[in-house]
Amino acid sequence: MSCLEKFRQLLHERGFRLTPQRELILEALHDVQGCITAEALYERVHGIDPGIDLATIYRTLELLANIDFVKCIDTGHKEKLWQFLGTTQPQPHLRCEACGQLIDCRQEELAPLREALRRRYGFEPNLGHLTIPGTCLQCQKAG
Amino acid sequence: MSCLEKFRQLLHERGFRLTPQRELILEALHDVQGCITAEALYERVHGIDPGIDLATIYRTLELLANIDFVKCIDTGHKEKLWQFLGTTQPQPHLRCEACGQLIDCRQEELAPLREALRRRYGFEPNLGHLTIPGTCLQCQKAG
DNA sequence: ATATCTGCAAAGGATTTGCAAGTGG
DNA sequence: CCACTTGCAAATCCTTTGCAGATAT
Repeated sequence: MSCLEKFRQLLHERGFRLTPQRELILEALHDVQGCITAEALYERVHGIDPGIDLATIYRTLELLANIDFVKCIDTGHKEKLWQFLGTTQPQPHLRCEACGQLIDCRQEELAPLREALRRRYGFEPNLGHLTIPGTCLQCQKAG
Repeated sequence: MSCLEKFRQLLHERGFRLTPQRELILEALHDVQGCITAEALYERVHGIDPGIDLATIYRTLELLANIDFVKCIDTGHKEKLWQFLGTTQPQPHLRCEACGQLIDCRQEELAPLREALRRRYGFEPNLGHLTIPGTCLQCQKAG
C-alpha cells in the first residue's frame, strides 16, 4: 500500500478527511531528505500551491505526528524539525552542540542502554524520540 | 569555599559584578529541590524583593548557566527548567512522556552508552545534558 | 569614574487559535 | 447535508532586547 493510501485509510478510520492540502504536504515531506522546519516545508508547498497557509502546515504536521507519519525533533533551539517516516520506525539522533549536525543512529546500537534503564529504573525509554547531545568527530578534531 | 564566594570569584574573573539581585537569585535557586521554571523562580524572589524584574531572572539564569552553576533542561514543552548545580556535576535525566516526571539518572549508568557512541560514531556525548524520553514505571503500570 | 546592571516597556518569533466561508464523503 | 477544514488575522507565550537611570568596584 502506498503512503498516500495508508494515509487516507488512517484518516478515514479517525473520521478525518483527505484534502488536497494534506496530500500536497505529505508529498512534499516525502521528497525531503532528512529533516525540515515547518517554515521551509511551507515554502516548498507554497511554491506549488500559493494559496496554502502556514497554519495548515502546522495543523497537518501535528496530525501526521499523531499517526507516526512524521517525527518531531526538538533541536534545543527555537525551531522544531520534522522528519518524514512513512512506514519506517523513528530512530534516535545524535546532535552536535558545536555545529548543529544531526546524525542518524541505529536503535540496535542502544540496546544496552534500554536494558540498563529498564533494570535500574524500571524506565522504558522511547529511543525513537531520543536525541543525544554531544560533539561530533569533526568538531572534536577542529578543537 | 561557599557557593556565594565561588560565584563572586567567577564573576570577578570575568569582569562581572555581584549585585544584590544576583545574590538573591543564587540563594533562591540554592533552596529549590530539583528543577524550577524561570517564572516560579521569579515568584519566589519577588516575594523577598518585589522590585526585582523577570528580565533580571532570565539574564541571571543565563549568566549562571554559562559558568555551570545551573543546568538548563529542555522539557520539550515550551518552558525551560533550571536546576541548581553549585559545584556538583550536571546529570542525565529520564523524562516520562506520560506524566512529565523528571528522574535523576547517574552518569555511571550510561558508561556503556558513551563507549558505544564513541566506538561506533566517534561521537562524544554530553551526558550531563542528556534527557531520555520514555515511560516511567508507574505510568507503565497505569496502562 | 565608568563599565556593568537594573527595571521598565516594548519587541520577537515560532506556534496556536477563533471564526466565517469552503468542501470532502 | 454537515462535520471537518481551510485561510486569514489576531492572539499566545516564553523569552529577549533597547534604553536611560542606578550602582558596584
